[in-house]
This record gives sequence, C-alpha cells and structure tokens, in this order.
Amino acid sequence: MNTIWIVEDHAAFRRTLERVLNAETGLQCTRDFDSCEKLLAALAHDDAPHLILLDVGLPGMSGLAGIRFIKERAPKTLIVILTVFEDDDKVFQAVCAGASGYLLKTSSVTEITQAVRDALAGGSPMTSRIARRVLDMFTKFAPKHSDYGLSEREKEILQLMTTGLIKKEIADRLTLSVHTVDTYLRRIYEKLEVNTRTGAVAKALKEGLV
Amino acid sequence: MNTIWIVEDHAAFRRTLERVLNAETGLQCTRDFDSCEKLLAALAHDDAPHLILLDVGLPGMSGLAGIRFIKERAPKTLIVILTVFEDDDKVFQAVCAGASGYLLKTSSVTEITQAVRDALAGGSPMTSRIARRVLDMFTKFAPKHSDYGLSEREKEILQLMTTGLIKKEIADRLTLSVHTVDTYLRRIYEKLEVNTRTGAVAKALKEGLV
DNA sequence: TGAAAGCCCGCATGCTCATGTGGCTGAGCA
DNA sequence: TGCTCAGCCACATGAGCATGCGGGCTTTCA
Repeated sequence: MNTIWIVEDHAAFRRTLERVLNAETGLQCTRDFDSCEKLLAALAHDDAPHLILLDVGLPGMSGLAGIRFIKERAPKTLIVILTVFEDDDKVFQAVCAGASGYLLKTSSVTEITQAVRDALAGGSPMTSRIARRVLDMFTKFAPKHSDYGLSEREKEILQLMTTGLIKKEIADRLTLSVHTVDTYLRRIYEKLEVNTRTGAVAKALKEGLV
Repeated sequence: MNTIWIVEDHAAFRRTLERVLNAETGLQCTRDFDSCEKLLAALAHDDAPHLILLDVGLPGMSGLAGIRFIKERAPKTLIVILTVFEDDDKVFQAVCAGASGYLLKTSSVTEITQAVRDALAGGSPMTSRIARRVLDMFTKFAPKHSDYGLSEREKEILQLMTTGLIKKEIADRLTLSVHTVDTYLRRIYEKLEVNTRTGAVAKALKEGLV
C-alpha cells in the first residue's frame, strides 16, 4: 500500500483529491495539510509517506522552498507538484529541488490519479508543455562543447589548472619540467585566445572543454 | 498544414506511420527516408519540414549525431525521437542536441500521432519514465549553489575574475584601488578555502557561485 | 553603546606568471 | 625528402600575484 500526503490550501479540492485517491486500490491518503509549515512539522516526528502531492503557491512558506526541506528530511519521498503556474522560473526551481512530477491544477482527478501511479512506478508525469520547458532549460544549461583544437596533453594540463594547481605542481604531477608546462600554457592561451590562466580556466569550465 | 518527414529504416513501420499521419487532418507526411544520410542530403536543397520523426539506432550515421546536423541546418524544425532505447546516455545526448520529444517504439500509432500534435503545439511529448530520466539528469547537472557566505561585493569581484580580468582591471571597473581589490581577494580566498585566483574561479564556476 | 561585519585604502616582500628567445625528438604527411 | 606539429626542455625578464602588516568609515543588531 502506497501512502500519500496532500498539501493544498483549498479545502474542497483537497478533500476531493483525498476521496478519489482513497477510492483507488493500492493508494492511501493518510494525511493532509493546508500549509507547508504543518507538513514539515509532521515530517519531523512521523514516518514520511511514499509520495507528497504539493501545491506550490501556498500562503506562507512557498511550496518551492518546501521541496528542499522535504528532500532533506525524506529524500526517498516522491514529490509531485500541483500548480496553476507554468512559468520557467517555477518549473526550473521545482526541478532543481528534486520534484518528480509537475501537474497543472487544470488536470482532471483521473489524470492526477494516473500521475500518482506513474510517479510511484518510477516515472515523472508532466504535461508535454512543461516537458518542453524542461528540455529547453536543459539545452540552455548543457555545456557547449566548443572545440578549439586542443591536443589531449593540452586538455590534461588545462584540466589540472581548473583544480587550482600552480605550474610547479602541474609539472610535478605529470613529471615534467616547469618549462614544458610553460610551453603548453602558451599554446593553450593561444588556442583559447586568452592571456591569463584565469581566463583559460574560466573558458574551459564555461564551455565544457574539460 | 504541417509537414512531416520520417526517418526510419524499417520499411513496413515507416509506411504505416506515413499512412496514419496522412489520414490526419492538418498533418502531411511529405518525405520519408531509410537513413539519416539521405535525410541530410534532402535537407541540403529542399525546404525543411515542420517536424521530423527520427529513429535513433539506424544503420550508418547514428540518429543522435543526425540531430545536431538537423538543428544546424534547420533550427526551427522540431525533432521527435522514436526509439527502442531508454538508457540515460541516449536520452541525454538527444536532449542536449535539441530533440523536442522522445517516444518509445512500443507506442501505438495513436500515441505517436498525438505526440506529433503535441510537439507541433509547443509541447515535448515523452513517456513519464523518460521524463524521470531527464529530471534526474537535471538535478545532477544543476549548479550546486553552495553558500560560502560571500558578501555581494565579494561576489561581484569574483564574477569579474571569472571573466579573466586582472586586479588592476577589476579595480578600474569598480573604481576602486587595487589595494581594496587585494583585500577582497584575501577574504574570498579565505571563504572559499583556496589560495590562488585560479582555484577561486574554478570553485565559483563549478559550484555556481556567480 | 559597543562589538561585529561590510566596505574601503595603503605599503612591502618574495613568489609566480606570461612571454620573449632558443633548442631537440619522433610521428605523420606530402 | 623536407615539412609541420605535438611533445619536451631551457633561461631571462618585467609584470602580476599572495600575503604580511597597518589604518579608517559606516551600518546593524544585541
């Protein structure tokens, strides 16, 4: 039996959800809250449920902030967001904080029930519009993987630079002379079109060269 | 009328898809290919379609590699992946390359048709299992946002460091004395537990401090 | 009302860096 | 055969760096 908690300030909607979920075999809604604070209080001394249906856009503590707390105290508990918002920032924050599903409140109770089952079965239910948002953010944040024609050895040295080592340390690490490291740095600077190690490291990390 | 191209090496499946999509109002499957190479050749001289249904796991050029080419030549064309694979690496690469949907071949033709409509309407259809994969990757790659208690001014200077500026330039940029910048750098080094600008920049970029 | 913390400035010292110049080897290509 | 290019080494010099010390002024909060 999978236990579910609901956090939702709209009393009528909350009760409807509860009733519908309890009518399902294998699902049991054991607790419900009208604020995130109360949920956190309950988490402090009771066992966490398998899944939490969480309204973001609650009065008081933002549901978004709540996700982090939940994930800290009960990392295994699945969190399915229930919201009227569909904007990038909200979605982004929820996803980063570790939500496992993202539903719109306009969804039917059938859809919500199905989503709960999906999430429990290892899926991440979300509308395709929200999925698009997530994918867009992904491509935006993914490293660019530019190519400056660095050789393997050059990349190796660049990588060591990004760990904060100084020339001498790099030389020792690779059993080379500092002069040799010097030579590589020049070439790296030339290829990356920078003239300081800081610039090189910044470029390497920003563009995923290492 | 939305135009669709299909890239799929299994001839029978390709024809079925084509027939089903053409039976839909508003959709028209104008071309079909049994390899990625042929698709790219067609893209070179013909107008790109609105959407491409792409099989990854084709003989010859990988469909995955094909995505990048398609996105280069026709950035606006939506790409919906059709695959038997569900492993992290494939999904990750497809998502990074800019796919707008990710379907399993076990989907019914009705589901595929619906997915095509979803994608054209601005969504990113995918199964909830795949969505979970994407979300997991997202949390894995998202900046950690560690907090070292840096002040605003310190962050500002750290940020300027990540652009490759030297002390003097930072001082000029903020109309400060180099000595003041020195003082900040000390504090930043102390807080980040590093002792070179390279280390500071690396830590800042790796942990999303800026 | 006094301590703490953020912001700002100064100087000196020794270390590290960037960059100029030069050289040697071996692999691969034309 | 001669060329380029990656990899390695060397030395010198001026600029830039980290870090030691010192000071001041304001805001915040207990």
